[in-house]
Amino acid sequence: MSPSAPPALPAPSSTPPLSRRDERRLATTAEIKAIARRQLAEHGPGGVSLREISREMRMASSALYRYFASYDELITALCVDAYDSVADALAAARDTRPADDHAGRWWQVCHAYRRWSLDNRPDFALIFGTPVPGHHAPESATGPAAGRFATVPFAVYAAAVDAGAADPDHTQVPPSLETGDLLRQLLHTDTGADTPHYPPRLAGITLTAWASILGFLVTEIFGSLPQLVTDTEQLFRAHVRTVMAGMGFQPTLIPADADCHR
Amino acid sequence: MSPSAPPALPAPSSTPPLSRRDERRLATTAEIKAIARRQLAEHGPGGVSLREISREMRMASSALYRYFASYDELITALCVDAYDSVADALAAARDTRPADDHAGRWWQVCHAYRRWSLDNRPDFALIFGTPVPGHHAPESATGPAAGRFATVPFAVYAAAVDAGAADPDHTQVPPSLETGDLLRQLLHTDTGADTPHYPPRLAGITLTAWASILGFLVTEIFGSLPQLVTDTEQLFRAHVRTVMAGMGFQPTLIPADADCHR
DNA sequence: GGCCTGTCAAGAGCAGTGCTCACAAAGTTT
DNA sequence: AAACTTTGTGAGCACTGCTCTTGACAGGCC
Repeated sequence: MSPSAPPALPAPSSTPPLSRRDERRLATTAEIKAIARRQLAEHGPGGVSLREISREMRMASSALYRYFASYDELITALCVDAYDSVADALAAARDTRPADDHAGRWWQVCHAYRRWSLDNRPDFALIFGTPVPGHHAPESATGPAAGRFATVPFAVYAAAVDAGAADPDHTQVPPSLETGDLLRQLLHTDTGADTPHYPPRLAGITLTAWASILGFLVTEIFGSLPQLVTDTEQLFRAHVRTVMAGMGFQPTLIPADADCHR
Repeated sequence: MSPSAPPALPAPSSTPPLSRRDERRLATTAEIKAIARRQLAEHGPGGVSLREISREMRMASSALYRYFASYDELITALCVDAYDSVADALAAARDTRPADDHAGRWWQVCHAYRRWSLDNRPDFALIFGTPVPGHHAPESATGPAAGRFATVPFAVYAAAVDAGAADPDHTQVPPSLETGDLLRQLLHTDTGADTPHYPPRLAGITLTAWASILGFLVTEIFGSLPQLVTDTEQLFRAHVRTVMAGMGFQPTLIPADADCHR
């Protein structure tokens, strides 16, 4: 009942010698997050209650503060997990296709994005809706995970352009674009050789394309798209094709609606 | 300080004879909403407090329940106002261009959409983010206003297709599409002669296009677009052009980036 | 062994919330 | 002027996140 399992932990890195106490601590921390996630799914955003969690775990409410300094910190942790989870899903989908099938990779990433969003609605709402009482998670914590998430589509498109599968000149985005601080930082502290040469123009193209995809998901999940068009799956495929055309992908590489049995 | 003024009231319709009491009632109702809107802007979604409102108005908190049966009902009222407000903005922008300048009308509507969203961030968050503690406003109340909002882009595109300014065949959306209940209902109880013949395919095209625009706004307002690209205005123009191309607008009608001094 | 230190948990309590109810003070209608 | 309807009051309930003090237990030191 909790499809958004806590994603691959940052890996035990170096020292496995976990003392018995540290182990229990990790366990209860995970349990708290699991219950919180369930509450999120059942009662919607804002429906997470520390006291209710403590009641469910038969603990004093004050004990929770040994694990999370505040309500916001709990929510932030959930956000980070959600970003990690979606980033994993996107990366996995990307690797479904060989490295030289750029259009296929983009296609898969987009569909994985949608699948994850539909399967993990609470997490989707957490990240892309206004999260909870107002406070958005601080970028300091959520930044790295979000970066990992954003990097995937960027890298895929950059590789496609590099290989000639997509042409930025067949695009409405002008060649020169002023880039912000975050982008520069994101491209420098990147996953090394993943992103080759990356002019701002590509960032603009990817950004608008990615925004279009997100818009569809928001409309489908928060909005009333399902009540307007029943076969949202088909419409999404059309949407992705439109977006790919707008990104300058070669028309022959864009999959027709026929061969979409995966 | 309250840019999202309560939009044009439904008009006094017939009987102006408002008793002194009814007048005061309307006034206080409006005052409550105004303060709530301000709290929304200052403390974010979820930052609206009935008790704080009552304190500010020097009333007992229980008195507010004479005007709004619950917290949710207040929020719902704010949602409806927001929908009305954005619908007005879109309609006004549409009428900026003559009825036969279909591309110009779409262009204007998109930019008015963005302007309104940037100028009324709290309202934007209310409608398109997960609103507050979880409860989305009931469609029964928000439906008509939302319909008025959605109708504008639909009608503009339908007229464009009718006049040959846009061709659905130059589109990735398949000719046949299963439509849902809401769409049928929306097209029947429409603004009369505004929407001519309206096959589901056009709905699909408009829907995906509109979703793309929304996605950009979400990324700009909730996301970190401004930190990635500084000249978001220029990028938005490119985005709208991409979307218009994807809708099958004739390339010659899509404005170049040069003549975008309005 | 004994001891000290850091961790975990409990319970009372504070300030705040939305909401309900019985009751009093206005305003409107008959 | 009486009868009625609408507003406003204040106390109170159940709930929230959060803080503080207090007591128990486990780990590593001499």
